[in-house]
Amino acid sequence: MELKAVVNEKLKKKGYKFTPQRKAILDAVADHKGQHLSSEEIYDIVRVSSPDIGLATVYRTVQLLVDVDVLTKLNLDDGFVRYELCDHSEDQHNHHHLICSECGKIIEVREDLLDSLEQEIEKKYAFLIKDHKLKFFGICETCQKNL
Amino acid sequence: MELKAVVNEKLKKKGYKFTPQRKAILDAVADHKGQHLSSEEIYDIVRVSSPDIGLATVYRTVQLLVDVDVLTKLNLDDGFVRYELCDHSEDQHNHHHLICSECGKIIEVREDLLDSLEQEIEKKYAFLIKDHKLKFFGICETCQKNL
DNA sequence: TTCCTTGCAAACTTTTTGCAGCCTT
DNA sequence: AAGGCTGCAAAAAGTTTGCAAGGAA
Repeated sequence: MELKAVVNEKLKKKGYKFTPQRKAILDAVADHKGQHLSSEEIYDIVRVSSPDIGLATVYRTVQLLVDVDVLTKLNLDDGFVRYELCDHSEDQHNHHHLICSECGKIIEVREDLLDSLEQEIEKKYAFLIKDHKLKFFGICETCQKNL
Repeated sequence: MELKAVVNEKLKKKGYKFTPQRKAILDAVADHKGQHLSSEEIYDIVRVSSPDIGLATVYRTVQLLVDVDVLTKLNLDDGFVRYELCDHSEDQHNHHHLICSECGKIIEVREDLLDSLEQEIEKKYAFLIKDHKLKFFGICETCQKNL
């Protein structure tokens, strides 16, 4: 499996171990792509196959996986910090989210499309951009029809 | 004062009162533009002139002011929800933030510059965009020089 | 052995809620 | 009088931490 090898290497490089608990947590996130899980939700998923895991371990592990650049945080203002796999495709930046204010659905936008804007900002503000987070709020196709 | 009149009207329209506490909280935010205050910070500011105010009132009021579209939330992943005045200029959308990962400084970007991207997304995803939040992470001018 | 890791429980922090009293209309 | 609003205290909710035991190198 590609992902596990990559994560293992990233952990090893910083002196961390790829323990069964950490594997299980990574699996939970990878198996639910596009679902933006909270720590509690990850906990519930992982507990099915690893009943002895502790909630604190989940909290510690997601933080660790953010530190080694495997997960990113996503804040939907619902009281939980949520996590998803980082994009590690050709373009280094993460994707965007469309958030429907009617039904709460979240749509992933894979395109980046911010390059020209970033260049403009880098020039004007002399700010070296490393990453960005972009959320759009609005109404999804389904909800538009039902209004 | 322009701002207070606008807020008063927005509150009245929804049946809320513009009480002295709410005025004081609005003042605190308006007097610290560009500072992205947390509820605790607003509380500390307001307490100077209104020592009897309660922290719960601050929490309730900022939420109320978000509801009537006077404040917006800003999440910097530092454990607090922060607030700032909404933009109510000609373009309806809020500004962007540049966040320096070295010194933590936050720079406001007043330009929107997302129109063409929004149009592209609206067409491609049939998603009706109402607002957005965009944060850039990177290194500010000063910190670039000191590296 | 060494030191990272874990589960548990307790602690912590931010935010919310219940309630009695107050204020404004 | 009616109903929103407030301060206080307690509670809630998410997250972090201390610690002793466990486990891989």
